[in-house]
Amino acid sequence: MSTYLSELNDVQRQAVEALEGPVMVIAGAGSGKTRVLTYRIAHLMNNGVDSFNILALTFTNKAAREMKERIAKVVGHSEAKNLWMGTFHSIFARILRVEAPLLGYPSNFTIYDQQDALSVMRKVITDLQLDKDIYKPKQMLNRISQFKNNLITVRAYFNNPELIEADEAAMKPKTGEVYRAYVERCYKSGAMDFDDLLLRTNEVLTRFPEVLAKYQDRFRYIMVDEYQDTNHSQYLIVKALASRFENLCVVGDDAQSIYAFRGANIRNILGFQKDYPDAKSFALEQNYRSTQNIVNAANDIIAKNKDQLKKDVWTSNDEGKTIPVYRALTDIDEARFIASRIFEIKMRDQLNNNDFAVLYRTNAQSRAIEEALRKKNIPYRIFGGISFYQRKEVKDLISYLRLLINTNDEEALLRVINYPKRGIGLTTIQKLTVFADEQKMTLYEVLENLSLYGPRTGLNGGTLNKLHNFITMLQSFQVKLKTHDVFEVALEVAKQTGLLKELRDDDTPEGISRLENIQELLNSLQGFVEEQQQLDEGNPSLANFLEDVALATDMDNEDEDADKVALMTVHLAKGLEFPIVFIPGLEENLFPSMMNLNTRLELEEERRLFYVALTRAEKQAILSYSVSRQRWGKIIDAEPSRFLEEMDDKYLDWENPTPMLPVNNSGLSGDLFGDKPVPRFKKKSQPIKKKLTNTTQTLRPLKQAQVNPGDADHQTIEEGYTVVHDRFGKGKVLSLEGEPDNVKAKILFDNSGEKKLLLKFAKLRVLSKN
DNA sequence: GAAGAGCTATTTTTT
DNA sequence: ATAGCTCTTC
Repeated sequence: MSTYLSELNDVQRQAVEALEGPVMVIAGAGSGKTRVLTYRIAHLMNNGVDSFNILALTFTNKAAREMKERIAKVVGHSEAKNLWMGTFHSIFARILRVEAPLLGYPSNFTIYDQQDALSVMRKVITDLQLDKDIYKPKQMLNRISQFKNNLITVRAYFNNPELIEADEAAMKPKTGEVYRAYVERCYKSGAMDFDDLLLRTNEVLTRFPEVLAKYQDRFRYIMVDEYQDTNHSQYLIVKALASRFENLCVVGDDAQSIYAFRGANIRNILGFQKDYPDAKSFALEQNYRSTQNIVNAANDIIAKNKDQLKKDVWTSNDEGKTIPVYRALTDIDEARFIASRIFEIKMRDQLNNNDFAVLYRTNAQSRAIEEALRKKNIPYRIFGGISFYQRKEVKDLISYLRLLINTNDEEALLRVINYPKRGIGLTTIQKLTVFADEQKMTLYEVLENLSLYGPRTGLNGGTLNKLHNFITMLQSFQVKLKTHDVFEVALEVAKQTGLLKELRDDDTPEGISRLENIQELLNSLQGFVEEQQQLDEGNPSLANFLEDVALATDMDNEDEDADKVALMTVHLAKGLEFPIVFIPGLEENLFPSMMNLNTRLELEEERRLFYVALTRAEKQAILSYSVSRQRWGKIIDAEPSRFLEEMDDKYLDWENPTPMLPVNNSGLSGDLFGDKPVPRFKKKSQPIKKKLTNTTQTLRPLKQAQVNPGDADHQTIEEGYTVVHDRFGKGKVLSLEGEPDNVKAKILFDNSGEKKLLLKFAKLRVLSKN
């Protein structure tokens, strides 16, 4: 019957067809895991299961989006529309919008990202008059994250002598107070951090059986991707929701568990059979992605780990090339090697830039590589690092918007109350805060009733006036929000607050880029409004947009088809694949990381991380290490990574260092693991260094060029063109209509059906003209 | 209250 | 090395 089943191998098909009861799919790297998941969901629907009753939890938004698209291809997009598919965080944020009031949160609660959380924590520690060198905000945040992920509430903490003792032993006896103050502060602001989204979901489900019953009844079929990277909190949610029908299918690979540092518990997957004794279990072991050399080398690596499920990954693909291992003399040399090699392979094999990825252990490694790529004019795209929505200027504007939705959002308020500068300084804020605390009110409540409370705050008339102006302005935005769409309001905010002017006045390259980012944000708001209107998903609400923003990662803003070399950390590369993958920095203390050498468990996670990196490669993996590297502003010596020695030499091709000099191409011999300096190279390398520093550019190209409303190249779209839209994908232009300045295009998208889009805002790319 | 100078932590990974 | 933070000065 269904053609998709014929696209599966035996085990895959069995896993797809096991629709009822608990199922575990252990999916080796490149074994078609996503295919199984998508077809399984499609199969459910083809067997009469209402998409309304299916919940699919993924690790990233991107994975959810891609999977949804693929499912739509099988069952049609109108069918796929009702599927609940997304990350734990986004799905349960949506549920909490409805249920959080049961816990005393407003339904328009703000989601605090890492930055917000850190800022709250800093304030907490200052408030409690603790030494921030002992109570390091980041560390405290991590500790609290651990508590939350293990469902240890503040009260539970104080009832747990073991935890208290542990914190006392760590010389942080006030940890409980910090925890309490942090939670209270968030609560008062009507805000949840990432961990809260899971913790509060658990709380609602436990405390309100009728709510649990509602969602149990709704989500009759539950699927969890990347199960090896779920934490305890997520585990409990899944368990609770699935306990009625037990139609739970988890998919994952214990060998690719790489998020222990943020609470992922590999025992969730290792113990699935214990939780569900009659679970069916399938192991996908055939790798369709990589060459034999890569698969075998990766198997060598992972075999060194003790904690794992038995699995025998194999491939019938070509043997492939051996894996080059390049020994660089410096990190700059390594970067230059990567750039040159990309250039060579690209020419030789006629590949595109986006066939290449460079996967590194730490973000800091990207710098040298970027520089080398720029020098060779190879376009690249950096993933991760600071995401678009975390940039200062973007976050400033967003904070204004957040404040309109949730006036108690203190982080947002404090961020914008004096930005752009309007003469409301620290002293003023302190006086206000003190008064608000005394009155058990939020800052905003005091500001709202300034004429009443003003005289009692001890602030002078001039300052009160400034505050009054500020609050009046905010209120005018709120009024406007009732009658205008969020794009118009945001534009008004940007103008009225002086934020736009502030950025316009700054004509440094950084300032220009900031202005561009604001424009980009406004564009995406406009796009959001358009899209929501077209999708008929009720009134486009600012709250929805802000939620997307809070949970968005850098991966989500990707222009998929851009022909650029991908640069990212290994963590971010999970689930992706590339024909050619570079893994630089294979040195002790870097990969494996210095921080993870203490226990076997930590080292095993590093090893899995390397396993993940290696198995991203389809045709070729290219490894490198350097004998010296700039770190902490100093040059330090480095030893090759132990992981290099864990692979059988027969899979590897140790390359001697060849200086990438334009003139001198003489190969230099050096011991593979020796670290003798090569004097000849050092001399020659001098002029290069000079050149490199001269070409240093501070600006990294940010996303696509921003789209200005009214941009000329939008006019070039005509009837019959095949175009690509950021979200809707590929489609054909059926007709054009409207004023020259407001042309709307009727487009039939392959996966999303027919849409009418305003050309000036829909970022369309012409794919072909017929 | 704002601007500039100096200091210091940061480099492990992130929904 | 660098950005962000804190302190000092006007």
